[in-house]
Amino acid sequence: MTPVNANHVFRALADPTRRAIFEELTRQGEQTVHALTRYAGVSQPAVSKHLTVLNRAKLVRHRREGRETHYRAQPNALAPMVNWLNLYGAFWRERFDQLENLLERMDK
Amino acid sequence: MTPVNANHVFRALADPTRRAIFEELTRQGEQTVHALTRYAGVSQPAVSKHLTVLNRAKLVRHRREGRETHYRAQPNALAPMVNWLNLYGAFWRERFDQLENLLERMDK
DNA sequence: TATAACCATAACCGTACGGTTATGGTTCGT
DNA sequence: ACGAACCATAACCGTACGGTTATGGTTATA
Repeated sequence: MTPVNANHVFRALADPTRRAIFEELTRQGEQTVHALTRYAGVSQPAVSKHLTVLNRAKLVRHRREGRETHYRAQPNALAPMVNWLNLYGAFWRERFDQLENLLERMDK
Repeated sequence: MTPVNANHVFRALADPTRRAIFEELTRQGEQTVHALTRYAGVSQPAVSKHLTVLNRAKLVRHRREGRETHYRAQPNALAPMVNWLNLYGAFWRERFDQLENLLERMDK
């Protein structure tokens, strides 16, 4: 059975813009809404609403500092999705994939 | 950058009914539309449409046999999602999770 | 052969979603 | 102190989505 919380995570990451924001936060670290707006290519209110959705899924945390709000990714909130994948078919496959990736990296 | 194909997978699994169908197919194996309809708790056309979406994402395959269509899960289609998780934050964490699960199972 | 079962598609409906502009509240810079 | 910058919320809009009933085509059954 899918955990209740997993629903928010799946829904939040279904939108490509939200995934892009999350990816950007993961790669570049903490970002202000303004910086994310320039990156996302949509309006600032749109970004704010996306961040609200990501926040509901606990995928981001925010820290207010003066007039700007800094957001950072919270990767451990992906756990429900990972657990779901472990249950439904991707358990061993992803282990092999990781091993492949790891070996490929160590090769270079 | 997220692969083009990943979009379909994320969108398809965003809906809880579709996840439930996929879970059912993974657990119980091949199922007819009729059986899935009884399980899903929605109308038969709704199930057919869900199966179409899952099919677009390559998450299921179908085999027609007489008047009934048998669907089965295609777990390797989860790969784009798994790869995305590997890239964005869940790489090491899931390794630990798997190890935990594995150890827990071996314990019993 | 007539009828029922199985499934997909069409047509339709309400609502949720992603986007926009407008606005207001804080906070920084001048 | 005043104007600008930053952000969130409100109000609104078009469309995509998940659901339904209706229907038709194919296949099994009586």
